[in-house]
Amino acid sequence: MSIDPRSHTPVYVQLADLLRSRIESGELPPGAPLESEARLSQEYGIGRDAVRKAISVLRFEGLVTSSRGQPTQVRPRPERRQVEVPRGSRISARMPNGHQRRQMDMDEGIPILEVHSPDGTVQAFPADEVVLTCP
Amino acid sequence: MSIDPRSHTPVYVQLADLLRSRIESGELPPGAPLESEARLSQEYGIGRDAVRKAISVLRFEGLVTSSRGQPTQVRPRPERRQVEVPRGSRISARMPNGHQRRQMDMDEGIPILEVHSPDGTVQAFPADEVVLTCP
DNA sequence: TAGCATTTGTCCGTATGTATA
DNA sequence: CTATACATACGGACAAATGCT
Repeated sequence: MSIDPRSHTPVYVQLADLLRSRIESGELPPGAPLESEARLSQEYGIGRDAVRKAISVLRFEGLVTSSRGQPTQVRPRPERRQVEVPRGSRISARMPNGHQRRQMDMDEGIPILEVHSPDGTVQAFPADEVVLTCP
Repeated sequence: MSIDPRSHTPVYVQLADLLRSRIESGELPPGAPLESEARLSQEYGIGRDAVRKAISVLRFEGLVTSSRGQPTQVRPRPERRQVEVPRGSRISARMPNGHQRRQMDMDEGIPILEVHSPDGTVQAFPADEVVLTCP
């Protein structure tokens, strides 16, 4: 498996596809560290910019997390608890903005599930923590 | 409203916050073009990289769309149609991966709403096009 | 405790490609 | 054809957080 710099599909997309398939196949299980950016850059003969962009793509898909001083790792998936919504609820999803995301201490790439109850109350859940059930 | 390069909050976050507030306040309505990257770079005395990163943040929040040759614009919000889900459905949300997103021709920053019906069928909707209703 | 190496984050500069008007 | 605008890709430099010695 390699990367073709002359392809019409951008280098960073090729690398993102490559890493994603490794994650989804289970070769890189949840919690496993990715190779460092410098290592990937060297290994595939591409710039660090392309590597960072590829990893950024995966972050915004919710597949990996990265923070300073630590290797980027495959995102552990939390257990999803079931939440029963009232009859007549309206349910929507959207991405949180920066403020909301930092306030709720959420990773990038995780949507918010919003439940509007008939009584007017609104509840918001990080989408990776819940499954809504319709009674 | 200005940007402080010596602040501990990154320049691109400051610019993203600034532009986001202009969008959410309605000063930049849906469909309106943002200033060009070069213009923003010059106007706030920051690098083009920081400008691009700020705009990328807003793209992944679903607030703007950008494509080659055209100014980045505030994302027009489509009408949300109501979809009634069967009783006993389980509802979850997640970000699409690159393949799915391109196949469904979705913008970046738009989650997918998944409805698992009791009969085993699964339906997926771009989250900005629908509101689910629980009967 | 202090120091060091590693890793990711931020920022800038330059160049080239590609779509649009 | 030209000018504008965004996309991709490379390079370098320094900052900040982490873990280990």
